[in-house]
Amino acid sequence: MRKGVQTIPKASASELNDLLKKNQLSVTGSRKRILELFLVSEGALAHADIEKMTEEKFDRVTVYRTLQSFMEKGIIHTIPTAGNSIRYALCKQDCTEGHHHDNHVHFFCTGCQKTICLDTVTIPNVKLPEGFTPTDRQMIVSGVCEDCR
Amino acid sequence: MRKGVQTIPKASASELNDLLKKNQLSVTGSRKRILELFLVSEGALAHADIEKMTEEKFDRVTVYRTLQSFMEKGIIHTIPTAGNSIRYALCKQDCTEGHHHDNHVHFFCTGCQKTICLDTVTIPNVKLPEGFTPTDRQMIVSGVCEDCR
DNA sequence: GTAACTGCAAAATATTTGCATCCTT
DNA sequence: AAGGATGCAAATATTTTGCAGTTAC
Repeated sequence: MRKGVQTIPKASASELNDLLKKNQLSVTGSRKRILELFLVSEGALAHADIEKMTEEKFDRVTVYRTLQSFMEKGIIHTIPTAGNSIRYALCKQDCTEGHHHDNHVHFFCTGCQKTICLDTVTIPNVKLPEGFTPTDRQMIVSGVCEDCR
Repeated sequence: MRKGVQTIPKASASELNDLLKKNQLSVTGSRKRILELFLVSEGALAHADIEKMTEEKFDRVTVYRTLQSFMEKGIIHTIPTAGNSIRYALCKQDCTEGHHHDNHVHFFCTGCQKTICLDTVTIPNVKLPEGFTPTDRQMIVSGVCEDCR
């Protein structure tokens, strides 16, 4: 059985704690809650998603600032989208402050509208025209996920 | 020599005209001007870019509506970005209303901040996990373009 | 106790909508 | 002439900033 939006497993308190401390962030309620959302949801989250999921408990501004802190520490990264809503996802690899290694494919489901990190699918290399020097690659595949067939 | 931002070649008036008519859009000043921007700039344009390049000649709202019309007719398409600014680019292939075939790689230059369509570079196929059905692929490579080396 | 985090208010920015006028066909 | 496109005003929505009160360490 797979995790759906309904079945929200809980992340252990110590796990949240450790992850925050490891990144030199003080452990606060909003940070724990928002970090937990990332840990338990397999998909990427937009600012709006987080606001909905936290049931108005936090100030909108706190969410903005928390996401920014997580970004700076390399806990989360942004995922390119075609629309104008930034989506964030947990960095699974060895992201360090300022430098991300996020070389897996992202899948956007046109059914449930979720963005899922396909950690097992590596972005293939491409040969660029003369003169272009690549430093980073992103790939988004859209379609229908296993839940929405 | 390559086209820079300075060297803006002109698109022929009849070309603009034909392209608009072919898509059942009435030929107006703002549409011609904005379509020309797409034709002469090799990169993708964000709403803000267009406002800057048109020197305040058009109302902000007109730009929004023009881009929306172009999208609906399949003249332009959006390009995924990590930030919260939608970028648009001309559809070079046989895009039809509602369905786009845009299977080339996009290059984002961290130097000049431009997004360039690499029409000659096709997005490679990837093998997805069981259960995922792909319908569309997007790939963005960032790095340094030939002008910014 | 101190530095950092949060919430509120407000500013700045971005996007959408309604409507009267003007332009294209 | 008719339908659609534009510009203006204004309504919404989104993001950022300042500051005072609160919390983590």
